[in-house]
Amino acid sequence: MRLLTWNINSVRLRLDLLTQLLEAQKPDVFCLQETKTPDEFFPVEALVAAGYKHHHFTGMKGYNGVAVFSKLPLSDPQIYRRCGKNDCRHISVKVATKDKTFELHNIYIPAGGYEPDLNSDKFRHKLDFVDELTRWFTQERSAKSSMVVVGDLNIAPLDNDVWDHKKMLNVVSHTPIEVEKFTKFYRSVGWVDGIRHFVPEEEKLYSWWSYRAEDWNGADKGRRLDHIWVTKDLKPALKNQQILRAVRGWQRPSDHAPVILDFK
DNA sequence: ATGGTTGGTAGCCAA
Repeated sequence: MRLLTWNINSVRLRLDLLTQLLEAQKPDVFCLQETKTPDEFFPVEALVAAGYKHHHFTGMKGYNGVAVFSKLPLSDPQIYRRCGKNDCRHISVKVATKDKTFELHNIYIPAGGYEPDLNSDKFRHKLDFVDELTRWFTQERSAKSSMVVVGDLNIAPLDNDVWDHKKMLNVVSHTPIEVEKFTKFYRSVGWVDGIRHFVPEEEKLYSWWSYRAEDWNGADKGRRLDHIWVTKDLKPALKNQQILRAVRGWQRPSDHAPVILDFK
């Protein structure tokens, strides 16, 4: 089974890139973040025509929005409103594979603004969002098995998840307090990092490159903001990972690369 | 220390 996640940064603007990506990679299930559209304008038909007849999504005007599309049957969709807001940032479904069913969580953690300051509303929202996820998974999901978390978690936790650890210590996405809270979330139900499972921590690994770089590929000042985690029972099923860096170089790209995890 | 880009929307916000 192939699972793909991508912060698409507007599903309507990049529908053609998405269908090309699906054609090339043929995931069984894919998750999108930052769809940036109310549900009534979501381009469902093109994706159903591409073979993904099972789908659930929640969006809003202008920003946020998460979606799950699948060739495999989906059930029990849940939409979570977090931190007392109406943001569309967390959706879950159950995915039925031939052998077993697993619970898939598609999450878009707030970016957190520019100032890594606890008095900043945006930074506070980001930290509170991670705390709420930690609390929720600990209290509501600690006894569950066979779960997968995917999404734009907007935090690069390891030194080699950013281009320069020291220079990034005061940059939102890699500050010690974010990494601390991220790590608590990671430990909440004993997740396994499905990407780092295949790539040693000593190796640089990124999934996002800023639009502002003059030469994103040459400068390569990336961050690993997009993640796929699995519960321990699924660890033996992990087969292969890919971060599709080339997609970042397509015409009118998202600033995030798609991330793939293959399961046996 | 600063500004650099993009998308959605509407005269700027979020990333």
